[in-house]
Amino acid sequence: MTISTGKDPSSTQASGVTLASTLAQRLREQITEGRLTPGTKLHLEDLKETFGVSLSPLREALSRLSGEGFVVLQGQRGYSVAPVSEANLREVTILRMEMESFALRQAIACGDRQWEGGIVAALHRLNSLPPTTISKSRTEEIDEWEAEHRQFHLALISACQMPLLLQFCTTLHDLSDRYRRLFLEKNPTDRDVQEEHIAIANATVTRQADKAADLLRQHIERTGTNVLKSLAENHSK
Amino acid sequence: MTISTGKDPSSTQASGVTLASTLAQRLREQITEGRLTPGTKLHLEDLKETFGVSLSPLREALSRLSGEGFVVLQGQRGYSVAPVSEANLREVTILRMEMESFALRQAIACGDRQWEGGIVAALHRLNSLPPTTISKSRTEEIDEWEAEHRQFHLALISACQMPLLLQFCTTLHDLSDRYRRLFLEKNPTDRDVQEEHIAIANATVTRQADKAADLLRQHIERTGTNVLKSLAENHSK
DNA sequence: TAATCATAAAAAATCGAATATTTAGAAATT
DNA sequence: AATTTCTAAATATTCGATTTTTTATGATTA
Repeated sequence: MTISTGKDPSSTQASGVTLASTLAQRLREQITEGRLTPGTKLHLEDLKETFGVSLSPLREALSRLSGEGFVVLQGQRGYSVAPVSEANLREVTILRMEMESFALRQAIACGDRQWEGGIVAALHRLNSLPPTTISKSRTEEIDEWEAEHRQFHLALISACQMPLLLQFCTTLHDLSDRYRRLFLEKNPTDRDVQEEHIAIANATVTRQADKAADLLRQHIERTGTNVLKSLAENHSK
Repeated sequence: MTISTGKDPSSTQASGVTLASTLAQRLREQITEGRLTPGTKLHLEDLKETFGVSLSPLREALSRLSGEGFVVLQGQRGYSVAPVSEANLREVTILRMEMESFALRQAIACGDRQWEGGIVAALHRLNSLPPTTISKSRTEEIDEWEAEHRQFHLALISACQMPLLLQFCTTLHDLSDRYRRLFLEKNPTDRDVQEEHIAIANATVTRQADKAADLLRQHIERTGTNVLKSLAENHSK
């Protein structure tokens, strides 16, 4: 017999959140963080145990990640972590340059004062992160920076009023992050990224569309080139 | 007891094809063809019966379509056919203009002779479709034209060497098709689309990147505007 | 009468088991 | 020895049933 009609608030999931959606998020993180090696086969039986869930939500989660490009589904041969390649990194970088700069132009055309505020706030949070906190682990530190960084880039284009475009850009950004974290772990700040972010934000809130779009393109391209170098080295080692 | 170790070749699915993938295709067709009304709630129990399958493959199929934008998933409230709106059509049109023309430029830069041949062949197949066949139903006729049309547009950009971009463009094209079929059923050839296709193909195979990209943009924009008109009328009726 | 709460019905999400497919290895054949 | 064929183990896919959540309905109270 089961009594509990009274729900346990602490274990109750927030509205709209399902096991599958939580799983998708967790798996996406594991992949972008590089904890799941590119190309690895994802054995459902293992994942089932690891995450303590059944097949249904697991498949649903993987199914979504497949659409986002983080995992690859092959016919009757299961799922595997999306492989990495120079060509793919090149494509992701170029597409980010094109689409994010386009989104930025749209945002500059449509954005209101609240949007401007969001950019300034996100920039502040990003650049005021404690340089090196002793209490936190290296991974936690990176995670925090990554989260703020993502937020900043999203804030820039959030006013473009194009949901599909935002979704595309977000996915591309996540894919890009993965490469950066996989191949640029040692030197995350080899150039003055802070200054670049400031310049982009300035040009944006002052509505200098051409300048802002150009700075953003360069920003994305530089990161791409850097990662590409590391990837090539890594590959030829 | 079950004897059949010997598999029935006629009922055996081709390699890599699963029930889920077949279902996704069927559902996508039903949605783009307008047989499933936009915004309709998709009751899993009903779909289960309609397609004669169980929940697992059904969910997996819907999950994929959700990533492609054909269905919408809301938390614990199930799936529904993606709604249509003026704003969404506008976005799809603009994104197609941007991304397809960009892809075309890349293809023109990378494409070889085989690619050129593919374009010419696709154009021929598209324009040599029997104008009005008596043996076929109206729907079959449209389906055939749509298929060739899709093939032609894909052939144009197929040499861009960017899988992700191709995927985006394909999805956007499908979404666009849906609007056209939903709101432009009466007059599918109100302008000289044939000529437009010929002009685009010519500029492309002669490697006139600027001209080709521009013609393609106009082509997409015209369609968008036409559908938008019908949609607005339909909405205010 | 309107609003709130409890209850029942419907539907979605998840689970555990059954089925079908692929893969790897051994035996048989060329 | 190499190739093919068969067999068994592993794995992906699918199913039917269970659990959880939402939605609709009616009763209760202010």
